[in-house]
Amino acid sequence: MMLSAVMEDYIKAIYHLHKENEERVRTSEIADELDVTAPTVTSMLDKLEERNLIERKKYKGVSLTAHGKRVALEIIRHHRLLEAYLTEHLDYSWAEVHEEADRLEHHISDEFVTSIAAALDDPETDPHGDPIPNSTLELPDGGPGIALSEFEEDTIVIVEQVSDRDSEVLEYLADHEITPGTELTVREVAPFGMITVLAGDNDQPVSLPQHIAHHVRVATVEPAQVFY
Amino acid sequence: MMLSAVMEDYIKAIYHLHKENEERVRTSEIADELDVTAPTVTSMLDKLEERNLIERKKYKGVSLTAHGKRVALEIIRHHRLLEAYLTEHLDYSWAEVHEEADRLEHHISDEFVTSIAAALDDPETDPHGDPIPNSTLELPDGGPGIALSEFEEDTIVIVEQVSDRDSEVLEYLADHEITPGTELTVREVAPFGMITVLAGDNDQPVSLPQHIAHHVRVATVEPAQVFY
DNA sequence: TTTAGGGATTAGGGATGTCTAATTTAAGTA
DNA sequence: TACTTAAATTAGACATCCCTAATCCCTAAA
Repeated sequence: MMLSAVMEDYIKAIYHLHKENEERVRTSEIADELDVTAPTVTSMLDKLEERNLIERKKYKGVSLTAHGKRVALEIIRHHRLLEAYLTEHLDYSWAEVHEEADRLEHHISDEFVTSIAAALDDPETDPHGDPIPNSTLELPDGGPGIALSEFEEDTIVIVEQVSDRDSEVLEYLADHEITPGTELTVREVAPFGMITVLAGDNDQPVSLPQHIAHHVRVATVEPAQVFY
Repeated sequence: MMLSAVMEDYIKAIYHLHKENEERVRTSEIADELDVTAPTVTSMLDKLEERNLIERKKYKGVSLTAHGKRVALEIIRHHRLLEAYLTEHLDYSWAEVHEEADRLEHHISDEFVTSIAAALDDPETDPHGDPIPNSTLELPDGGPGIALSEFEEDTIVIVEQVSDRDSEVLEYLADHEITPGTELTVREVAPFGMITVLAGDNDQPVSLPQHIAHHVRVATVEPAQVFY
């Protein structure tokens, strides 16, 4: 049963929103995510339900079925392998792979996926630090890291992962050398959630609006944080 | 002005048919090529004409405008670079690249094209021996080679190019080691155009139906052919 | 318990790309 | 010249995916 590229985008969006929410995903969230109107989403949900990709409670939102999850993970696997491949073999920068992967993920064959996975030596994460679901499509373990926006001043953390959902976020972070593996010191938490961190080789201060800090997933540096 | 993948397929089909025909390309030829019905083609031709991609004489067929040719060559460049890249860097066999390239050619960015061209060292031909239109999009010189189906018995020729329009042809030739650069001896020209050639390391006889031999473009081996 | 507000759905329509059936045109034949 | 026929076009319809406007449903507040 072939899915259209558009349907795949809906499945992927529902999967990502599901992980942020835990609960059922609402029509309006999907509409925002995909930049379409609510009635458009409703009619697509009808089709996804017919195909057993989602379960629905009228007026209450949707969740993916086991089948829907399998499809979502396959798409995400495509996306992240493409990002890794473009970065490592075709000189793409960390920030610009997303858009290309977003288009190509719907059009590559299983053979293509297998080939680039082999060329990459079957990697477990993509260049953003996101786990790549493996070919047997196990469910990945619960989202790694904690949002940077949740930390107090003077905490030292290491970036584990950056959400690639928004190219504005990627551009901004790449420009300031905030990538997976980078060590950050939280310098200041200002009103409205603006966070200033020290990053990069020169410990340059970088200010992150809350909506960006929310997408930087980090791990604490265990003992160190106690002493600063 | 973005073109849909479907429009691009029409432009590509018209370009290829144009080269076979010299004259105007007829509706029914396009319909056969793309496996759609004639009315479907007619209505698409209306749209291509609106966009200045083709010129039309009602009931008499179409030809590409300069703009249409530019678009066609861009698509063909994508296609052939993809074939070359998949073959050289992702272990695709010579025969199986076509289908993948046919899908991806519509979805890759200029940056992707530039990257794979660089990775290939700006090649001039693809793995089938077809010229790759360069980035400045000059018109390629008139089709190279002569169809194998036009040769007499006991001629020695070298394969220059194989049409990649039909995967049956590709499979058949790949299986018998007939690829660009292969030297062939025409052994027998039988009734109904069936041609037997000697090919490969062991000079194994291979029989080619006329519709396949038609797609093998060859050059003569100048002096040698006189003496056999 | 009733009601106001907001999110979800239904109703109806547009663009794209496809189809079958009917009609028109070009061009060769008698 | 008139006729026949094959190819091309027009007519009308369907599926997909999108929209705006109108209506419906849930829930929280009075």
